[in-house]
Amino acid sequence: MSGERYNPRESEPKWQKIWDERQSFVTANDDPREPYYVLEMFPYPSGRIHMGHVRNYAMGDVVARYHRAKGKNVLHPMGWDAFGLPAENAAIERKTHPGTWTYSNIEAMKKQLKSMGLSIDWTREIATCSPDYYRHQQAMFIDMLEAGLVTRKSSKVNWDPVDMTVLANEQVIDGKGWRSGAPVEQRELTQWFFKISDFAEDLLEALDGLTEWPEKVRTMQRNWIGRSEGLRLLFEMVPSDKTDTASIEVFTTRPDTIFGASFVGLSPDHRLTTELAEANPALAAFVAECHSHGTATETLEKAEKQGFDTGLRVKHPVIEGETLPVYVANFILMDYGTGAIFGCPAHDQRDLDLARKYGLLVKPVVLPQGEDPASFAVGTEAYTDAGTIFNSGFLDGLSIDEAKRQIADYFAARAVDNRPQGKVEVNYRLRDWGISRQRYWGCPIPVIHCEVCGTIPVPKKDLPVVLPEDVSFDKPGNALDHHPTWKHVACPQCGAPARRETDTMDTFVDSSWYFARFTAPQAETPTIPGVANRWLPVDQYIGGVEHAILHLLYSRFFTRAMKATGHVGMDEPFKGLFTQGMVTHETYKGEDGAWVPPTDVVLEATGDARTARHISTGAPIQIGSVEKMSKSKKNVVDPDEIVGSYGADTARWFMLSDSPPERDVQWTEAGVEGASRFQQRVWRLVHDVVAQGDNEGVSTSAEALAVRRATHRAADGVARDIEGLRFNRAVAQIYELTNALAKARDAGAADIVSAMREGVRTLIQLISPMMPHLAETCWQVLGESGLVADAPWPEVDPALLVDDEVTMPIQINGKRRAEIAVAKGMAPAEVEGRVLGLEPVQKALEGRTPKKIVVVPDRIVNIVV
RNA sequence: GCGGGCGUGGUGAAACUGGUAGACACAAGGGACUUAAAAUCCCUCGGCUAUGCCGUGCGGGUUCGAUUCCCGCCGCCCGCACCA
Repeated sequence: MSGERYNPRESEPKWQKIWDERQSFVTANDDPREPYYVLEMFPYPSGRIHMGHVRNYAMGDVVARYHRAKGKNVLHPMGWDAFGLPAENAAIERKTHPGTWTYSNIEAMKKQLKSMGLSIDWTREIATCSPDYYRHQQAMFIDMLEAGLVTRKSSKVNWDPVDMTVLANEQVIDGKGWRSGAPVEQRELTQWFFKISDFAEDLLEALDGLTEWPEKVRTMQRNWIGRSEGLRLLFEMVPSDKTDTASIEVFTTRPDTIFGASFVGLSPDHRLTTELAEANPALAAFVAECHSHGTATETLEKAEKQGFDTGLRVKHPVIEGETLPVYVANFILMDYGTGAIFGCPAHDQRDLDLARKYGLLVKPVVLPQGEDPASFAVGTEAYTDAGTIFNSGFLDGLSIDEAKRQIADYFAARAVDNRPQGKVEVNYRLRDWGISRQRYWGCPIPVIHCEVCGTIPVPKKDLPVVLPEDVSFDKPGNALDHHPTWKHVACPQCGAPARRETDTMDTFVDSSWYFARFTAPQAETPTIPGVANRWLPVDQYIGGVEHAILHLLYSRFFTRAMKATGHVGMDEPFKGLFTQGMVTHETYKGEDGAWVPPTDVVLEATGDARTARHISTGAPIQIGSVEKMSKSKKNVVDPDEIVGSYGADTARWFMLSDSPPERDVQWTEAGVEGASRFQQRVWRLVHDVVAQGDNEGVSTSAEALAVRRATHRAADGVARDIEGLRFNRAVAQIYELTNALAKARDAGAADIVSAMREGVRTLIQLISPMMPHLAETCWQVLGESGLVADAPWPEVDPALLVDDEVTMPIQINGKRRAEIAVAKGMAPAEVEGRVLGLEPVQKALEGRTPKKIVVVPDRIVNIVV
């Protein structure tokens, strides 16, 4: 028997079938055990899984299987993020319906995922493109609309000219569409928005409570929300025949520098700018110039500060009799603050650049410590650090913070335009989430536009608003809008002919609540609040860091919106978040400079030198850098091929070994071979131990005790490491136990049989979350009843975790010179006495008298001479 | 520019609250078994001018003791980037 080899190709489908038949991983909502919800980010059904999926789902499965073994009622579902543009592109290319393409991809990927042996409750599977799913999304949209969480407004939007759709700010990266990579244009469109900015403060503050999230993600969200505290301040206009505008409102975070103000700046998109430009062709040309640069170029940073003097002047708010020029400047954003600023060149680099260019006043009002107020001057670099206010009348001598407080009070008490001149205000960078997309393959926005009644929600009894099946993608743009009849509908209020909204929702809406739908995937309502509240928040969510802002911030908002509309009872969707690293691979290039896939490369190593040549031509191949697996660099490894040749367990094991899960892992052929070898070692070890028979008696020999200690230490350590998601260390501990057991087996002491039995049984249990198929097979070989998937996690005997003797290193002046074995917990004085008598210590001391002896019980002795 | 993270053998990495640096694995080298190979097993594996000395990016500091804490550099990665 042990001469044979373990055959995963035969074993793995067998166990998958058995788990299926026994419904081993189907979760009941009314199970009384403690609930535990583990979720990996659901995939887009592109058609094939990749190694990143294998790593992600292997990690989640370890967590799920471990908590099952710990007696929890584990929810571990899977679904499909199934709406989105690729399906429409495929429809155009293949002349198929997006749904046909999507569902066949789902079938293919589901088969692949099943071949991984994941402990998923497939009865809860959902696809966001199914009317069974999106009807509830439409119902919630209406609830949120009625609760005032949704708004429709006209605004400048990011328009992707390739995808012919609108993008949210979060989806524009370096001025380009996140999917198409095309330079984004600005267009004015009427859009539906979720009012995420209403939650800005809460979303920001609640980040502090997400202690099981990576600090990095929390920081990114903090920056994205971008809170800044400042003052809204009115500048009174010096009357002019150019405009009737009586004042300009600016936003500033540095009101303490008001005495250093030398101009007021307007955004090219400011209402006053637009008004003035109508009568001023030169200004209109300047604005047009700003726009031409504004969006297309990524070199905004380098763009020179440019201004246009409007000729208008405003009164200096604190210096009697002085006035300031009003400039339009290219660097002032319309959609932050009020679209207008006051410039204090001495203490703001952008203002300084403008001031130097147009010869405006540069007056320092913050004095750095140690500088002389008479001689301190600002050259080409603005001073933005701490200091004492000077040159500032009644603010002189104050700190920046104190000056901010006093000037805010000062302006609050004065009036301009019958309003307080100044008002403390908090601003956020976060803007409302525009969700309208001019696409067919998305969730229809359930509203009807009636010329009489206006824009009204579709009555809930008429939901879902289903996408029409008979669509054509012959024309670019929105196929839903092009459909001959779909949008024509009677107004549900007055019955007059009306028009359906033809925009669909951003697919990030779909993924903002799927985790809640999993808790009751067949419910007639979006959620069953009692059930959802029992499962949520997700205990452990695992996915890629690329979703740190978009998906995770939207989901946090949506959960709050669902709470406000009574669908769930909590604010936060994900209690624990883990972001795993990417899967990388070496790259290879042929002599012609073309990328060569790893399957065509033969690697050779002699000593430190590694060379490569082509598998069929034998031509030399250049070994390139290690990169994220990508089709363009041809350095992808197909999970199907790995599972087909080595088995799922090997792939899973390798994905979990070696590299810490949050870091990138490099896929190597050698690493896979190693994982596969280990699989065979375990299989042999189990058979060998079984061949030794079993005796019930517990031996107290030192050898048996050593085996039992190794076993219990591993069981304890692996549990801790899995709980801390340190899979690479859990793997190392399993190796250690395996080595210890193999050694004991080879030593062949007769009275350790039962200890060995316990050892391998425990080993199999420790392995089972990572290599579940091998574990089931070995479990059977061991003659255990039932499935290891149903077996409880091994009990750890705390008495076996502690040694009664410890080896303490002895240092002399911090350098290790000797060691001593003493009883655990020995008093420092006694240790000291023993140590000084040791021969190597005496020798190292060379007759010197110790100045001081530090004894840290059970750890170390340090003798200072 | 701002924010965050990371620098440890040939490689991926361990090292708990400051306490024996390199666990575990990969690669490499040597050996056993074999007609031979594969598989398997055993040994070596940070460096050096080796009874000892040096060594966790570099330079300082705190400490009996620093990969770990503090200060200053250097390098790499990620995120944000005219946000007033």
